[in-house]
Amino acid sequence: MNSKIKEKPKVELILETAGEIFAEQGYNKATIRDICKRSGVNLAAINYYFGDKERLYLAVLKYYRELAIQKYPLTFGINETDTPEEKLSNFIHTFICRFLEEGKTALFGKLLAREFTESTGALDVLVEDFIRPTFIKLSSIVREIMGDKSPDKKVELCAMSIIGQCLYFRNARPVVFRLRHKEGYTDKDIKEITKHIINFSLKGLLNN
Amino acid sequence: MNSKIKEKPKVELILETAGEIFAEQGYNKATIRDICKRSGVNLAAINYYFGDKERLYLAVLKYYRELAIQKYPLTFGINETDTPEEKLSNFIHTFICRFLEEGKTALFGKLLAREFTESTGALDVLVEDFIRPTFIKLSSIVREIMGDKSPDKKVELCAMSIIGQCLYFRNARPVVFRLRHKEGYTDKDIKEITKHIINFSLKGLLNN
DNA sequence: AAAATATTAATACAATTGTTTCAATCGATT
DNA sequence: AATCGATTGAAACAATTGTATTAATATTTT
Repeated sequence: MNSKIKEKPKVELILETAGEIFAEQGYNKATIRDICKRSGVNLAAINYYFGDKERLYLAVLKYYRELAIQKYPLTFGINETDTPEEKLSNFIHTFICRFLEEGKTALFGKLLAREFTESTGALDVLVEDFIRPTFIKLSSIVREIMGDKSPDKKVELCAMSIIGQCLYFRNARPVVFRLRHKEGYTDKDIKEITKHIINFSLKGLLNN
Repeated sequence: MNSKIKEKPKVELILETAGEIFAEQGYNKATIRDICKRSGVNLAAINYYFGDKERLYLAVLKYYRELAIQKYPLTFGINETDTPEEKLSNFIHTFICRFLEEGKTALFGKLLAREFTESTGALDVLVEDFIRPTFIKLSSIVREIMGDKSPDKKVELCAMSIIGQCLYFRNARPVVFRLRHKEGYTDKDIKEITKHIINFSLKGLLNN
């Protein structure tokens, strides 16, 4: 243990590792023993620093949320001067980057995406703090594109169509990779997917 | 135990109950004890009739697959004389009914939908036996609509956009229900969703 | 009816996993 | 350096859960 290199505080170390494992395996499959082993800390550290698994998970969400907000401001890269179509493009682009890219900053998105299909007790809060605001943001863009005459229900369904497409590539990876006979997404894949969803959705929103 | 009423064979009883529980909870969360309790059989019955949990699950898939094929022929309600647009409508309609409706016949679809996001060891077979054929079927319809000049990759992405929309309403129910402040889908909801996805997708497929 | 076979029931076993305990050790403060 | 609180380590506990065992009972066959 050379301490010339300033070591990362243990709490932070655990949070980072735990985040990776929760994102990889999901809340239930992730085991505390796994997290401790990969972090190189003792089993009791979880109890000591966080109390229990659930509070560890909540702390992980909080920790990575901060990282995410830092990198991806709440604006979704949207300028009010953009055209509605540009706004939608930026929204989709940011949304996908938030959970399809590699690296720590995408981890919160991955955790959030998991909650869509394997919810934990944290879902209620996550919906109100993140998912609903995001959904409202998207809906407002959709409304700009579709016009004021479109009924709310239609706007809502369109927003869900867009979210549904994006989440598919994240959450259905086991199937997508088999269908494509290819594991993982390259940066090029992500670009193509993003471009496609933007295109497909912009057309889907057309009134006629 | 009055035997005037002809009792259902025990194997079948277990398969039906197990299917419900696997669909509700997923393979991992579903416990053999739960299945036995709800079936009214002893714990050892699983070992006796099926060997272990995994083989029980495979038997359940096989059992409900038969029911599903009976109700929903492989054609997806598609006539070769239909226009491409009609074919897509029928495909989406059938696809959604297969896992959003209530009742035993939709159970195979629910199990299949689960495999997209929480795969088991059965996924490889399911992909080759069901998911890929379905995907190819959909792709051929999409190609008819988009025309021969569209690159395969584009057709593939469009097919995934359609599947992604459909699966969202199944797999992201926890979030959808919270966003809508309303638990469950009524028949009217399902109709509206279906109609919307058909509309949205037909426009998304337009060339321009 | 007797014997052989199939099925059921209760229980035990083993592995996993979240949690707790408590003594040992480390590190800062005095 | 001594003391005191913070931290760590190893082990144990308790609950869950898939699986196996074995004796009892029911059913079928001879």
